Amino acid sequence: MKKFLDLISEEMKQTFEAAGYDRELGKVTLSNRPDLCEYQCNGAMAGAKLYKKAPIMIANEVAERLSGSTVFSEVTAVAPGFLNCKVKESFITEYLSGMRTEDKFGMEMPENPKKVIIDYGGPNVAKPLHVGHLRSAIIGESIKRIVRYAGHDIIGDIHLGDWGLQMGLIITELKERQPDLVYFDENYEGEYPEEAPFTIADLGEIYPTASAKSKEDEAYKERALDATFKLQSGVRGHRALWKHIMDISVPDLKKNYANLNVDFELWKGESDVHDVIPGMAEKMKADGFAYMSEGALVVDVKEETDTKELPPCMILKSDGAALYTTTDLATIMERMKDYDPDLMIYLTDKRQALHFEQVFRCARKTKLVKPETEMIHIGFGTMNGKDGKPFKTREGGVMRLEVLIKEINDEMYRKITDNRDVSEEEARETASIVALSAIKYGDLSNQASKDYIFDIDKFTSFEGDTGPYILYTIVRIKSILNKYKEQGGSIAEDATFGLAGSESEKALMLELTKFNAVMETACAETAPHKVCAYIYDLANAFNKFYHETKILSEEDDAKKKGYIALLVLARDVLETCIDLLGFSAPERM
RNA sequence: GUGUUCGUAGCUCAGCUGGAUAGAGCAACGGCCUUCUAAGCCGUGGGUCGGGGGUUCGAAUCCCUUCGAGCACACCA
Repeated sequence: MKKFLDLISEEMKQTFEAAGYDRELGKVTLSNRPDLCEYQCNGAMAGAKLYKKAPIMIANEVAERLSGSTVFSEVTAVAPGFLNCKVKESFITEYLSGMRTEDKFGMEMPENPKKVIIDYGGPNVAKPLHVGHLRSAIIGESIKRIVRYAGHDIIGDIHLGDWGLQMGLIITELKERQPDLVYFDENYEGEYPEEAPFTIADLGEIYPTASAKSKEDEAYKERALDATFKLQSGVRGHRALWKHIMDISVPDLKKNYANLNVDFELWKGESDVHDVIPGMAEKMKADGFAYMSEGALVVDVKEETDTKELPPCMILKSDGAALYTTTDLATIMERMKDYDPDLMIYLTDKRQALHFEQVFRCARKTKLVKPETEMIHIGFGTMNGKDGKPFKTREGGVMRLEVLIKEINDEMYRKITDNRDVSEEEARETASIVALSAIKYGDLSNQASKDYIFDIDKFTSFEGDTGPYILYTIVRIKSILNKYKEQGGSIAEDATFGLAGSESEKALMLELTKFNAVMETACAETAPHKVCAYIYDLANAFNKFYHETKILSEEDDAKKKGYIALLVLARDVLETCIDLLGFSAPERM
């Protein structure tokens, strides 16, 4: 199905053409004066100069020709040359009926679906997830779902940080604490124990300690760098410890991401490309791209047209160790080999923008990718506290994700048990569903690239433009539909769209017709916040309609069936959208 | 210093491929629950869209300039 706006634009364009004007002038947009009209066309003003004619004259001509239109019920020309339009009720009804019967509400699928890899999440193993990991997970998951819904073939890769200095730090700290462990005995040749000499809780504490020490103690940092190098160069004991860290961390990460309703098709990490790095570096050298500079192997990525200074892209450090850039490049190489994607999306903190620019340029220059392979970096903003500075707990530490989620869950639980009489079990379950919607919607409704104020009070208040408001709307609809069934109605058989009988009903219908256009834009611009804005408008339109309309007590049977059809479509659209945002609605709340 | 992102209501943000009177939410104030869930609905107040130029019939939106803020700039990730 074509987009609603395209259909009515087509009608307008044909009229412009028939009147002897350029058909492109007939582009119709949403009205920005809803008090005057539903849609508007500004083509007459744009065409005034071209045809040396007063815009109002052109507008009048077009309006007159549209008097018998099957699409518009009313088109009026208004000074200086606006064309104000209202759409025929029958045209809307027809469109909604199509949405209800067709797959994905009639959204058109791309002729050439793209193969896409999205790289998000990016947690470091052995470090507990904290609020900073939320954005990448939430935004990435949503983009993945939106792109997939729009008909592309997309897979998500968590891209674990499992190979860098943080591993060296952990190993070093372990050595400080337990120097006698067999892993540190260079002469040891036997099998290492199956059981790790630490727990997940130990790891959560070891890393911050080690990280702090390395910042103050140069010698300590040297040892950590050395440990990193030893790990990467394959020292047995170090590798064995690394495996323990992975075996303990990964299941814990899986559990945490599952709680967020986030899942990855691929659980690859930096370590997965370790073996291909030497070959890649050699090839870059052999092809004449990479050269030694100050002891390090680098590739120049500066271009003639650059106005800024762009440092060369470092492939290997002067001690021969790989770094972030190296593993990213090697990962690109492997992805090309394994998947040959049309597009690779990276989702990280926006402070890494320069890094990705270097990596992308280097990948192109060294022909790791095909000329037509697209690579984009989506940089999201920092989560700040109310004071506008990076978010910290009251005590000044980083807030662990689990703690945050628990706080919001508890507040939701309190609210639910205050409001209604429900079982403990149901209240807990509902609380976690609603809490997740609050967290995710709170994040996704902001533009990804902007810093955003992470305000716990705001998340737990959930009035107005929030996830719980959206869920509440869905629950209301479900509740009515359930009552309808209880009263003996059959939704599948009865739901039949009628003509809009009120302003608020028509407004709701028109809001529903926007669905495929919104999804298309959200996909093209990788912008989940547009989905949020849409469902907020849709929920508003529904709530207004709901308030003014008695649905179940409606006497006119045809009208009532029309309401049911509208409710079903509204519910389905809303639930589809929140699924694309990565959360779901309960049955009651 | 170079680059980059941004500056819209008291606060948090939409709107930015130019269109009519710049929109929401929160906070403040005032209405609406014997009737399908009040986590809701309706209303009031609140803005020279950082400042100044320019392009245009028309600018929050495009261009220039200026002020202010954040962030990044090869051996961390």
